[in-house]
Amino acid sequence: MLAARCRRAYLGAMGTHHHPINDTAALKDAARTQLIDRGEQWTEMRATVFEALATFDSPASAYDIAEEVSRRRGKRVAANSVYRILDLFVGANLARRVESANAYVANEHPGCLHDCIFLICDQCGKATHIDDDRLTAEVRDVASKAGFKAARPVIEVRGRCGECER
Amino acid sequence: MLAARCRRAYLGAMGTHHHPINDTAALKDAARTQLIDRGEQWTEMRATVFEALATFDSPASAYDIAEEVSRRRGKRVAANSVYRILDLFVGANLARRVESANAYVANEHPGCLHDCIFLICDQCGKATHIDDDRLTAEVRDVASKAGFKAARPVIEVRGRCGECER
DNA sequence: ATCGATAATGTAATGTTGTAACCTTGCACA
DNA sequence: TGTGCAAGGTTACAACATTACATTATCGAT
Ligand SMILES: [Zn+2]
Ligand SMILES: [Zn+2]
Ligand SMILES: [Zn+2]
Ligand SMILES: [Zn+2]
Repeated sequence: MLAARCRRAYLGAMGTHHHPINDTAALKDAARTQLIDRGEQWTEMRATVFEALATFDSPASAYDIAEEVSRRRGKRVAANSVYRILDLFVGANLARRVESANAYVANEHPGCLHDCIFLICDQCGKATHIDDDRLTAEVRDVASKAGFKAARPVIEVRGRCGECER
Repeated sequence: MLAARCRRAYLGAMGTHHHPINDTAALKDAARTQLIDRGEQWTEMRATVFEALATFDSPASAYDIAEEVSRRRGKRVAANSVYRILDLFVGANLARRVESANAYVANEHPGCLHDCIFLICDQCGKATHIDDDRLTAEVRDVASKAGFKAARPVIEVRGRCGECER
């Protein structure tokens, strides 16, 4: 069920796989298509929020994004408008929320659905996005065995990235 | 290294195990001992915060706890004082922070150290605490293979508990 | 093209969560 | 008795998030 829409081959026995990193323009276009396919509008505002989100190289807070969107539009955009759009994006799988950072990242491969694993560096703030369907399935399985109907696994690892560890 | 202080037998092949639920008094006593062993003081204030925390049946926010502590002490206790003590408790493994809920739970078995898995019900708010050392080790392993120095895995599953699912 | 319905965004206020700076108290120990 | 330190109090503020309601944009039907 999970990752049903992802047609790329798995690498190795672990269910781990990797996606090419689209440039921002291509990513934005994919996001636009994805949203329109869901019957939602792709407005200037939404495009700007997506661009702003995609240009951050670390998870960005709604307020960070509001500030960047304000800059790009040349007028004040309130946080609550950004929250609305981020909620929409998360629902449409265009963005992910990083719970342990109260922040958001653009989904690099909006067309496919995963339970994500984020590695967040406490030093530089950057988040590495990992997909490991076998592992996340096991997390769901553990929950299920406890009589729990898993809806959304939150798997994040706080620590130090390779760059900062050197 | 992990769970080195836990001497209870594992159940099954998965590394999953379970701990008896201490009553509040016994739990509080264990917490007191644990803190004192670390060279920290067990003050009235800390005892009250711990009791308050332990009596909530769902993860409680620092403000919830501050309110309860205020009630118990008959005078206003500021959230900020509660945060200090919660930080101390988390550091000493007497309490855990539930990241996806911005809330805290008492650690039911303060004497042993785990990466915890929480199942949090979106309906009733209750959190079930699971230990599965094999699974959490795999999460650490995935992080490590990505060149990441894992410090603190956050593994939480949002969904519906058995009670609410019926 | 115009209209009316609905979706999207703006505006303002407020609620919730978390931190910082500085002060007071009480105790240990010289 | 002084002096140092840890705990907690007080105040202020920063950061994150939601609510209610007003206004504007979009789109299909006429
Ligand atoms: Zn994929
Ligand atoms: Zn780093
Ligand atoms: Zn244990
Ligand atoms: Zn429930």
